This record gives sequence, C-alpha cells and structure tokens, in this order.
Amino acid sequence: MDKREQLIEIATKLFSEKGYENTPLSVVCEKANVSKGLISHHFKSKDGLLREIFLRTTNLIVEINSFDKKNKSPNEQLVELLESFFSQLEADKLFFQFNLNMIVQPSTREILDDLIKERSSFILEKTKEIFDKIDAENALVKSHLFIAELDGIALSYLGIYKDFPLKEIKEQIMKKYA
Amino acid sequence: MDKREQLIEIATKLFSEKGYENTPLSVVCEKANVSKGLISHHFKSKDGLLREIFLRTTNLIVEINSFDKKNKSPNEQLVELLESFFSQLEADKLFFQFNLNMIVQPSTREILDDLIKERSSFILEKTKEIFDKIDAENALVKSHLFIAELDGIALSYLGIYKDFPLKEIKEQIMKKYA
Amino acid sequence: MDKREQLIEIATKLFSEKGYENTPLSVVCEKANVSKGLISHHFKSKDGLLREIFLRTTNLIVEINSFDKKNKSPNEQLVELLESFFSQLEADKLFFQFNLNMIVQPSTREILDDLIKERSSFILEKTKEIFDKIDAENALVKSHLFIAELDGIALSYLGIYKDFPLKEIKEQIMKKYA
Amino acid sequence: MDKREQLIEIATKLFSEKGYENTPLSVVCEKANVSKGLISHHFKSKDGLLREIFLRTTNLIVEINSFDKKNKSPNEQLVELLESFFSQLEADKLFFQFNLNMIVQPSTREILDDLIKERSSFILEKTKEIFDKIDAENALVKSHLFIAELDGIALSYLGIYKDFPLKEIKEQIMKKYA
DNA sequence: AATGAATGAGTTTTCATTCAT
DNA sequence: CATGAATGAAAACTCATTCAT
Repeated sequence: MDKREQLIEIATKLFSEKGYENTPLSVVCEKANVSKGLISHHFKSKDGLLREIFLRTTNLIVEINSFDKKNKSPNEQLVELLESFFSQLEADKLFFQFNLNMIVQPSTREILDDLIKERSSFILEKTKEIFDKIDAENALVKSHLFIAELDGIALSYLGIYKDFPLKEIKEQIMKKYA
Repeated sequence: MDKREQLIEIATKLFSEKGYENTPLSVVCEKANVSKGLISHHFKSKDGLLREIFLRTTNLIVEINSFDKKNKSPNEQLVELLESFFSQLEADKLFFQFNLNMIVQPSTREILDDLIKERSSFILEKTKEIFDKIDAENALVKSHLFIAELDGIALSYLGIYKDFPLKEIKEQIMKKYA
Repeated sequence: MDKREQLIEIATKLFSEKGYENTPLSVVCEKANVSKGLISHHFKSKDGLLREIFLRTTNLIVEINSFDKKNKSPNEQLVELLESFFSQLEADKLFFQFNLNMIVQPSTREILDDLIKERSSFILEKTKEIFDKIDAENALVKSHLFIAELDGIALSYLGIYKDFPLKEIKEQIMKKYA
Repeated sequence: MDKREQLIEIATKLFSEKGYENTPLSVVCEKANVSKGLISHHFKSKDGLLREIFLRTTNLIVEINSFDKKNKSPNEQLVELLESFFSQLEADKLFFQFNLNMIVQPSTREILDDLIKERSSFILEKTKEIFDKIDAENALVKSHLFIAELDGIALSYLGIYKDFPLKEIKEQIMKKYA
C-alpha cells in the first residue's frame, strides 16, 4: 500500500484516540511501518500532517452535506441531515472525537485556525440555507442553535455520559424538526 | 501570600489558556514566583496539580447549583440556572474553556476520569431533580438534552464561531424553558 | 520510642535492602514517622547518617570477635568464629548485604573510607592473632585467605546463587580449619 | 568512529569507576562526544545501556572459559583457569569492579537479574565440568567453594585491603589446586 | 521515495538540604 | 527537639527535526 496513505490512516486513528500532543511521531511511524524521515518528506512537519488530516475530514463533511436537495422540503432536508448525523455518531465515534479535540485544544486550534474557520462557515452556511426556507427572519439564530445542539449531543455522548440515551434523544430531536 | 494558592491560581489560568499538555511546569513556576520543587512537594506531580484544580472547579459548580429552591417553581429554577449559566459564560470564558478541554482531551480525561464522572453525575442528578417536577416520565432524556444544549452553546461560543449571537440564543432558550 | 533510634533502625533496613543511593531520605522519614528536618538535626546530612550506621555495624563485629579466647586452642577459636559467621549469615542476610554494598559501591566507599579501613584492619588483626599461633610464618597470607574465603561465601550466598549449598560448604570449611 | 561503540566503551569505564547510579548520562555523553538523545535512540534507556554492557562482559567471560580442554587433565585446566583469573585481576581491575558492583548493588541487581542468573549458571556449570572429573561426588560443592574463593579474593583485593598480598595468595591457591 | 542515525532543546521529576517557627 | 514549607540543582527521558545515504 502507499506509505503516504498508510501514514495518514494510522495518524488519524492515533490523533483521535490519544490526542495530537500525546501522539509521538515515533509511534505513528512504528505502527505504520515507516521511517521517521518520511513524515518530513511528505508533510514537512507534524503540523503539516495534522493539517492534511483535518482537510480530509472536512472533505468528508462536505460530502455528507452535498446530498440532493432539489425535491425535498426544508424539514425533510433537516431530517435527512439528522439521520446521517446520528448514524455516523454511532458508527464512527473517533471521527467526532478527533474533531472535538482539534477545536477545543488551544494548541491544535492555533495550528488549524484557518481550516476550522473555513469548515465552520461552510457548515453554518449550509444549515442556514435550509432554515432560510423555514423561518427567514430567525434563520441565523436557529442555525446556530441547531448546530450547537448537535455538537452538545456529540459531546455528551462521546465524552461525558457513559449511559447517554442516544436513541431517545434522537427521537426527541427528530420530533422537533420534522 | 500562600505559595500553594498562588500556584493553583496561575496554573488554572495557564492550563485554561494553553491547555494542560502545552503548559510546562517551568512556566507555571516562573509566573508564580515559586521553585519547581514546590509542585512536587504540594501536589506530588503535574497530574496531582491538575486534579486539585479540577476538584476546585467542581466545587464551584456545586456551589452554583446550591441556590435556594424552596419557594420556586421548577421553571423558575430552570430560568435561574440558565441565567447563571449565561452570565458566567460571558464573564469567565476561561472557566468553560478549561472544563471543555479537560473532558475532550484524551490525556486529561484519563487523569481526571473519576472526578469527571463524579461531577457529571452530580450535574445530571441536579438537573433531573428539576425536570422530575415538570415531566417525570421523560425527565432523564430531557435533562440530558438540556445539558447537551448548554454544552453545545458553550462549545460554539468559545471555540467555533467568532460571531456567535449569544444574546439571541439566550432569548430563544429562555423562551423555551420559561 | 526515641526518634533518633527509630531513624537509624529504619535507615539501616532500607539502605541494606535498596542500597544507599536508591533510598531517598523522604522514604526513610516517612517510614520512621519523622520529619525531614530531623535528619539534618541529628546527623547533619545523609552521609552523616550512613557513617553512624556503619559505625554501629562495626561495633557489632567487634563484639562478635570479642569472645573469650583464653582457654581455647587456635583451632577451637577458628571453629567458634566460623560458627558465629555461618549462623549470622543465615540469620541476618541484610547485615551482610549492607556491608558488601557499602564496600563495593564506589560512592559509599568514598564516604566511609576511613571507617572501612579501620574495620578491615581490626578484622585482619584479630584473625592474624589466631593464625599466628598456628603457622606464624604464613599467618598474614593465611588470614587474608581465610577472610577472602568467608567474604566470597557470603557473596555467593547472598548475591549470586539462589541454590547455594550453605550447609555443605560450612561442613567443608569446618573440616578444613578444625 | 561508530558512536554507538564509543558510547558503550565510555559508559563501561565510567560505570565501573563511579558506579551505575553515580554516573549521569550527561557525563557519559559529554565524554563520548555524543548527544543525549543517542542513548535513547540506541538503547532505549539507561537501563538498556547497562544491560548491553553487562551482556558484553558476559561474552568476554564465556570466551575466557572457552579455551581448548581436550588434551588437558582437569587439574591442568584448573591451573589454566586460575592463571587467567589472576592475570586479568591484575590487568583489568575495572572489569572485576564493575561485575562486583552490578551484582551487589540492589538496584543494578534488579535490572540485570536475568542476565546475572544466566551468567552465574554458566560459570558454575563450566567449573563443575572440571570438578566432575576430579571428584564427581562433591563436584557441586567444590565448584561453589572454588568460585566463592576467587570472588572473595577479588573482593579483598579490589575493595578492602590495600596491601593485599596477591602474589602469595596466588601461590597458595595454585598449590592447592595443582 | 525512503531510511535511520544523530541532534538538542525541552519536560517532568527527584531529592538533599535549608530555615523559619 | 521537631516540623514541614521551600529551594534549586541535577537527573532521565521525550521527541520533532535534520541530514547523509
């Protein structure tokens, strides 16, 4: 397999699980069966590797948001969004773990500042597009609240409450936006 | 002045601003005008210092939740809770920054695991006490949703959206729970 | 109990078990239920404590060698010496452990240099007094060999061979000198 | 020159002279003209370096014991062994110093436990092979006594008695086993 | 593209000692 | 006699990065 790809895959996993600061490149290289020099060769530095990874997860988010909206009502679109959010939250905890880490941790925040802004703007914009059709006047605030709600759910589910009742929460949220 | 207290104060500030991993003890000691050995003397290790700090913030949270509930309706209690949440969110960003960091970052999470669990249980319990009076059947889910919502707002406000419309969000939330 | 005495007792045990360099005073103080300042008060320094302890073990050795020789033949004296050597070797391993450590380890050797020389001279002298009566001409060499033999046995028994056949060795040695 | 080799050479010398605990890696690196990180790179840790060194001295001992025995009587073999023991004891005090240190000092003992056991078993076995031909019944005890005697002589010569009469002792021992 | 030896700054921790009370 | 807060030097270890091959 492509060593560059291997490196990215392993690093993504480790950064998500252990955090960026707590994952030495030596460990990444070892697990990826790759020499240390290769990282600086491909990504210039550890920060470079992180930025590459973050960009990829952004692309994934863009893809998720790019479903076909043409024949759907705004509420149907919200439901679809929620469906994919909850199913991915259950399927790929690490993905959310990683993104929360990167945003909350001051050091990574700094490294990724421009990329984080770009991504959040995109998400806000896409959400607002939907709410504009429902309640144009309060679309911005409602979008923010919508996003905050989902982030909060992810946070509680991943980080805080072991017995978080995800199913029931999903039902409640669905009822609210359907 | 008490050097122990000085140490805790400075460390709290720095851990919040820069993150735990990114704050060397050398900097903490320098700013606190204290020798390196004193940390080991009082807190055994950097982890020990962190745990002490986390415990103190927990105590603060407990205090905040210990207002007098006797003559108030559950909805009045929620409003009071929200008032103190929003006013503190504006007044002391670092406090929320710190707590989010500690919970989301895998390394600190591990160090504080027991304390985090204890604290979250307390918060859930206190919230549920209120919702039990409003809607006993769904009290647990509603409590979780309530907490997640607030956490999500803090996350968006602190970490993601520079132009987060906190005032409007507060109004919306207040309307919902009043 | 006298705290000074307590301190010496605990320190002797720990220095024997863990070695001098590897025994922090903090541990000694903790186990002896005594404050740190007390060591500097009584013994001036860690080295001072060590010297005090070494002196005490020397006194013990002097006592052992001070049995009544008047009515005994030199060979009877040797047998008596060997008896007490072997019985103490079995009874108090730590005692030998400690003394070997102190002599072999360069750092402690330096601290105790004068005391070690004094003690070894005493032992050599006492041994030679006996051998002088057996074989005056070779007394010095035979004394050295006698001492070396016993030290070697202690070394093998304590440090090297788990299954050292102490009983059979003792028989052989006894036969040789009786 | 190979920096790894340089490191081992200098470290061996310093550990022998000053003891393991009393030799900071900073000094080793300085004298070997090598950066601190290189130790971690090659040996993982200070303990790792020590184990490597101990292994090498074991190999040396194995070599010494691997002389050609075919045409020699057991007593001739003992004499040869003694010759090489005494000549090395005079020529390379540090070699014996090092080995005694490592075995007697509790901390190094622990680090090297398996290697020490392996080596002592080898020595005992090789010695016993010779004594088996002389006195099969008491070969084990006699081997132990032989080894203990030599160890004791090394101990006295190196560590205790400045005026140790090595020549005369050697004569005595030679006479006994020839 | 890939390796891995080598660096060196930086980090936490250890610990004997001092000193005011 | 006794305490324990405070110091500061020294230690081992970590780890991203560089560079010759």
